[in-house]
Amino acid sequence: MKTLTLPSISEMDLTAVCAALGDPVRMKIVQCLARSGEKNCSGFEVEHISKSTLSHHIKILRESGLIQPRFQGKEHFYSLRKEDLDRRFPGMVEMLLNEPASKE
Amino acid sequence: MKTLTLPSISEMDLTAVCAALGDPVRMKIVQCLARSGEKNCSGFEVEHISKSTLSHHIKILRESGLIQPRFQGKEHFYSLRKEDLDRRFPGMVEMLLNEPASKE
DNA sequence: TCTATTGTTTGATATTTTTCGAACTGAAAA
DNA sequence: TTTTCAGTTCGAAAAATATCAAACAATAGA
Repeated sequence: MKTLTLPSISEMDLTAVCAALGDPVRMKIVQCLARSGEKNCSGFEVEHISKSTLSHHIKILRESGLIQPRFQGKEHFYSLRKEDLDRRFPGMVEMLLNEPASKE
Repeated sequence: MKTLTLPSISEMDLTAVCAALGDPVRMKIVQCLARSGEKNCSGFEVEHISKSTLSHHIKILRESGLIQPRFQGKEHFYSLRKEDLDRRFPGMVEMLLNEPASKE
C-alpha cells in the first residue's frame, strides 16, 4: 500500500518552497505543470536527466507542497497544488505563470 | 572606489531569487528588510552567525537582485529593492510580507 | 597618526545537494 | 506466470553551499 506524505496548507513552509523552486530543473517542472496541468514524468520538459534524479526532484517538490500525485495503473500523474498554493501563498502561482519558462 | 554589481530588473532571474530565498538565514534578512526598511548588518535579526557568513549571505541576496546597499561612512545600509521587485515579480514582496517571519 | 568600527575577502573545512546506475516495487500486458 | 513498463529507493561519487577564523580595506574618531 502506498502511503505518501503531502504537507497540509498550514504545514507549507515558504523557505522550503523557495528552496524547491531554486533549482532550474524543478523550476522547469513546476512551470510546465502550471501551464499544462497534469503530467507524468515523461511529460516534464526536462532533458539529459536520469529517472532516479528526476524522481529525487519530484520528491522535493512534493514534500514542499508544490505538487501532488495521482496514481493510475503504473503511471504517476503529477499536478500543481494550485488551489492550496493560492490559499497559502497568494500570488505565487500567478508569478510563476507570468515568468517565461526558464531554460532547464 | 567601490564598484559593485547589481542586476538590472531584466537581469533578475526567478530561479536565482528563489534559491536566494531558500535559505532560512537569508529569508529572515529579507523579511526583516521588507518590514522595517533600511538596516545595516547589525540590524538583521539573525543570531549565532559569524560576520563573514553574514557577508556571504548578503552577497547572494545582492547578486540575485533582492537587496541593494547604500554606503554611508563605514556602514553599509541594505534595503529591499521593492519597486524593482514589484515590477519584475509582481506579488512577490507582498507574499513575503504576508508570511510571518520565519524562525532563523 | 593610531585605534576602533564596520564590513569584505580569502582559504579551508564541513555539510548539503545533485547526480547516476543498479536494484527494487507494483501494475499491466503478453 | 513471465515480461515489460513507470517509477522509487539505495548507495556512492561529484559538485555546490554554508560556515568559520584570519587577514584585509575603508572610514571615523581620538
